[in-house]
Amino acid sequence: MTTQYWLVKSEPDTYSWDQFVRDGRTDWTGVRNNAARLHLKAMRPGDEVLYYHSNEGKAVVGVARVTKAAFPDTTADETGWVAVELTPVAPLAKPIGLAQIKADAVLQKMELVRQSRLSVSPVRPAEFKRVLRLGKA
DNA sequence: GCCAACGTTGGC
DNA sequence: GCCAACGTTGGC
Repeated sequence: MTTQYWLVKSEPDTYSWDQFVRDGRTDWTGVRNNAARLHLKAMRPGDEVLYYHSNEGKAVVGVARVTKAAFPDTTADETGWVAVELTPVAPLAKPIGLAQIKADAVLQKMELVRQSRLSVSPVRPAEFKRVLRLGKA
């Protein structure tokens, strides 16, 4: 299967990219939205994930990889919610801010912009490549 | 099954 | 702090 691309959001006050790097890997738990759950379930090991800081930061700050497909989220009160395992790959040399995304002809179509409240969203290959290119030093 | 009320997220 | 967008809940 070809690599799919995603974006996950986290408030840096809650779980920052730096903490993620220190941990070396993390279980992406706590998703309690059905659309986001469907995206988690569609993730496959090897898929690449943009890591976005919401609220404070409002920028894509790094790239991660899916290292374990969806499994039950044990932090949930009800059954049926899932988590995936993510592992950090590399930070962006230059974080890509939301304002820059909205000003870019390619990136302004991202689900991140279209559905701003969704915490896990798909990313098109062209969008992923453009973020990487703009994020290079 | 509709819709008003309410809660949450997240940008500004 | 405000508000728009969206999801969920519950009365009818």
